[in-house]
Amino acid sequence: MINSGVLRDHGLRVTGPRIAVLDAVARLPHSDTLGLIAEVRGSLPSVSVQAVYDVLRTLTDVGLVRRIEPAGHPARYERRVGDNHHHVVCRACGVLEDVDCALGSAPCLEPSTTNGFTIETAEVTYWGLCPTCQALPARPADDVGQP
Amino acid sequence: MINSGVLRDHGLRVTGPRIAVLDAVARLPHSDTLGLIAEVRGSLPSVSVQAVYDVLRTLTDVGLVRRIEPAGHPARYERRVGDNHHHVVCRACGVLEDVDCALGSAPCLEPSTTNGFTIETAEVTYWGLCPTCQALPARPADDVGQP
DNA sequence: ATGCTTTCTGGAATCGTTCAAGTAACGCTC
DNA sequence: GAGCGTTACTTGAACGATTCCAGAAAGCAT
Repeated sequence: MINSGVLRDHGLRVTGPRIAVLDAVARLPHSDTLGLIAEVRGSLPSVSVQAVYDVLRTLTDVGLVRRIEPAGHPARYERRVGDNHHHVVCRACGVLEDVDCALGSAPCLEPSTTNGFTIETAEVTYWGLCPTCQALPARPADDVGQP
Repeated sequence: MINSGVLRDHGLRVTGPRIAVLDAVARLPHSDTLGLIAEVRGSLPSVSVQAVYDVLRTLTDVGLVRRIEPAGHPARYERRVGDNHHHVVCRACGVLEDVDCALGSAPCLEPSTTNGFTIETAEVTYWGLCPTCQALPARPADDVGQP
């Protein structure tokens, strides 16, 4: 398994669920926990829901995956970590895609006032309409997420 | 009531709960729904939880208040709308403050690739430590929100 | 192999929020 | 300024995503 070493390098025990989840996140970027559970069960049919939640938390904690939590949507995960990229979320259907940073390297933004805060990360989320939803007639009632 | 006109101007009926909630959001910026319920009940002891949720949704929909949903935290509200400002969130205690836009006016950021998306808003959230939590000894177990 | 520790399973519980049905009240018209 | 239709509120239950808990299973250092 190509991921065993990665897990060990981060001080984690190598277990079936961890390898499978890490693999699933790599294969299905930006999918939510339920989607990942389905994917993981393709190779490991007996994993419990809680195992996947737990593994995702652990992997996020050690920095092996990145958690994305767009307002009004369940958390999504991706393997692209360490670089400085952001996300676009479709206001209508919730689809999410990567957007490379508009301005140099991480952290790409310096706030004009920090109010005494120590800034560690700047998270940028763009909201708009994906190509598919632009083509669709407006259906206000079906809007989802951030207004 | 100073807010009656504002409500009517946005095509909303003027009701006690609406005036009280709008007032509470102005008085207590960045507080969550539960905090606002408590505040509203100061002047209107009998409002129901759901009334406040409903009013907040309505006010957000018409653009009278802005909803902020930092990852891992309940939604917060503020009356500052229309201008282009962002937020800093304390990773340790969850405190949230305004940050004026680092770069010009709204939308302050143009992503380098839009992947065919129509971008409507750019939302920037800074994560770090507030002055108080910087002074405190590190307590990893109590960390909250985005890692 | 042995044993200690971490992680998994299964089930229940939690939080913030929304839904549903009935009652109340806003505000337009007469 | 009373009546009426529509919209908002109340009460109570339900929901989805996630976490907590206790016990069983499995990793890995010895």
